[in-house]
Amino acid sequence: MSTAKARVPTDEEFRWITTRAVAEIIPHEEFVKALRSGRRLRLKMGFDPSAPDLTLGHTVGLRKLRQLQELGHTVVIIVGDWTARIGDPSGQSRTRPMLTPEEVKANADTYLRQFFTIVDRELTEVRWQSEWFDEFTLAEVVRLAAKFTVSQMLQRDDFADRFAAKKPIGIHEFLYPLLQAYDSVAVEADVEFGGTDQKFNLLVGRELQADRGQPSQAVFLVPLLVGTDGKIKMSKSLGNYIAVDDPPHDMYGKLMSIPDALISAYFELLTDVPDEELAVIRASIEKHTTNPMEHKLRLARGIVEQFHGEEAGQAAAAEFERVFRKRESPEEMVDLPLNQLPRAKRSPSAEGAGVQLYDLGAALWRCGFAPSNSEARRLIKQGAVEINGGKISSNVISLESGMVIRVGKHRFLRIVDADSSQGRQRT
RNA sequence: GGCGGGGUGGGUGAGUGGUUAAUACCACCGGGCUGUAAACCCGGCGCCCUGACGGGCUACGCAGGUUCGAAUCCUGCCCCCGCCA
Repeated sequence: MSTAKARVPTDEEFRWITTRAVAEIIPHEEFVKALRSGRRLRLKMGFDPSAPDLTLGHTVGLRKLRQLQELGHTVVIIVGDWTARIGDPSGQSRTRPMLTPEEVKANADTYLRQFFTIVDRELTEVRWQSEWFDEFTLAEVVRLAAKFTVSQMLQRDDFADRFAAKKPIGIHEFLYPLLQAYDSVAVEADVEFGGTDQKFNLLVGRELQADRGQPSQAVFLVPLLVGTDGKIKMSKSLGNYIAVDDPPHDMYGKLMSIPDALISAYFELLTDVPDEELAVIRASIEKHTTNPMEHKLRLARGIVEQFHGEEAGQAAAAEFERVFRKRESPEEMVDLPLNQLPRAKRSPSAEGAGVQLYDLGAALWRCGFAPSNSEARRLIKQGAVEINGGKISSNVISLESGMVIRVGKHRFLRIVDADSSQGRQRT
């Protein structure tokens, strides 16, 4: 790897790489020098296989990796199968259930599949922590732990906060940054990538490498993407995320629902819209010269195209227009075969003979539109359900093929004939 | 090892024998208004049965007990936090 060459970026590329969607590069000078040297760099990033799904938040860093790969640098992705057992001590994460090796493997596969939709597989090494940690002896763990002090660990915001708040901190949690740091030693990383919340962990890697006689990696921090709620970091567990795997219309819809304040950040972090244009967008939002929605339409379409192709982007845009701006029914919806619907227990005597009544609440529950029967009935009671455009108030109702049922603002079902459908279920 | 404090619904946190499926706030879900934005207004927010009225079941760390009745009292256990050693 010492002889392999990478292309030295042009000034324009250089500026793009080191300023666009970058929070901090430590130390900046060393990174610059390394890029200019033409040496092929080893770009490290780790992930935790307990949470396999990638969100758009993760792609900020991945896009950066991709840019560097285009110059010929190598990405080293670490499957954190050991750190996953500890659980990243960030946030309020509780002790996680230990995953079986099979689960870890499956999660890693899922993750990598999504990872390689952005990162070039040809220029990537996939490494597992177990390659080196399975061999670790207690002596080595002790030696590793002895390099750091409790007060060093308490510099980390999360630990400091919990300590101050008298919340428990497990001793093993201190091991998390240490193991992650050791990964850098094991793969001889030149640069490690992460969100700004990873700063502490990545810096520990520098120290440990130095201790082991290696050149310290540069630390490349990208900004955290704020989630669709407009408040905090996008994360799966907070439910404010857009997944890389979201189908086009979901992705589009979620992007349309972000608060205005996030628009320019999303353009910056998730698209290649040039900086000059970005400035124009930002200004027009601040000065209210354009309806921010116009920018969102472009953003949503652009991002959907990135992940699903131009055609899907166009289709999602058209679908959005149709369903939400014109309030029509979507092209595609979940089909519900009539003969599989739960029938109402008994027909109220008022209804004439021959009319079959169905239990709509139970139907919504069974096809996943509500987490429980009670919840489904609640939705109906609250007027969240309409059939062919008219609100309904009772969950005992007669249904026939062709009816379109809308639940809430954007979930649709269509009743179909018994034989004309396979009964597609919602996920 | 000693002393003290504490474990309540997704989160924070009230509640110290019945009026408590459990105050309040946040989060969340619907509705209204909109640009599927924000803000704001209204409603909801354990599960099951019921078209509805209503009914049933389960729940306040775990397990027992006292009582007509317990999140609230007693016993044992588990866990967390702090101070001292």
